[in-house]
Amino acid sequence: MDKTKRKRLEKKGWRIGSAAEFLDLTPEENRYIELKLALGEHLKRRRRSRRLSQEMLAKLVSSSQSRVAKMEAADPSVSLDLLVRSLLALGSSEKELAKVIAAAGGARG
Amino acid sequence: MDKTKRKRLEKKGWRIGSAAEFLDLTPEENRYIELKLALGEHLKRRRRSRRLSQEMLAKLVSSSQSRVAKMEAADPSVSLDLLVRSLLALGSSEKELAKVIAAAGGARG
DNA sequence: ACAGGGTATGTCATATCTGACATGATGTCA
DNA sequence: TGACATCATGTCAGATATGACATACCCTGT
Repeated sequence: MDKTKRKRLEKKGWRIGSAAEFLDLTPEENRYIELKLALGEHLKRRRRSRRLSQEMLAKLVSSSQSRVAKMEAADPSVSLDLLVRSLLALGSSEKELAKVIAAAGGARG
Repeated sequence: MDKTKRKRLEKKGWRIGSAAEFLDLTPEENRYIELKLALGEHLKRRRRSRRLSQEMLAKLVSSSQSRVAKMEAADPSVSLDLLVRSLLALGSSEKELAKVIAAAGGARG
């Protein structure tokens, strides 16, 4: 995992799973987080390719600008559900989602 | 869709996959539900191929038998997060998840 | 018929997520 | 410089998901 990402994760209360041990994630927890990061980044790419501001996208998915920002940053407080729903609302196909997810795994060892 | 209405219909016996056309689902909502359904079914397949009972899987993912049953039925009360994390815990690769998701889209008309 | 393993379904207290809001940071243009 | 747009981040009340539990419904074997 690269430094920027790690910094970002450390800064916030990553407390996925049982304990509050953010620096020693189990492989599954790590993969889950990487998945969210990949989807968040893809959401950002897709939004930009559509020339939408976070606020416009927020309106499109009945959310708020701040939550869109959190989605794109894969904030611990956002769910896969919200991420996936937003991507679908933005016009992503299942095939496209699949690609992003497969790539998230491929980037890992 | 109106969530209150959804709850009401669920109480009356609506089950995912059986009468989706009675609910005014937007295309995105429908695709989201199909996605959950596909993942739930895959979870069941994977669990069975491992010869695990719902109770054993529940222990494996720190959940309960009843919730595993709901996952496999794609109950509205289970999230994509839980589904995906359970699949990862069961040993599914990102590639495998991608395949399931892509198939969910392909099955859609 | 009974017992026991596996699964479905309803409920509930608590944990987590959500949209909304406030506020700050950054960039751009005049 | 100031006005404005865009994005980041913190907070919080209300909404939703969660594990646990009870219970009922299959099976299969005895």
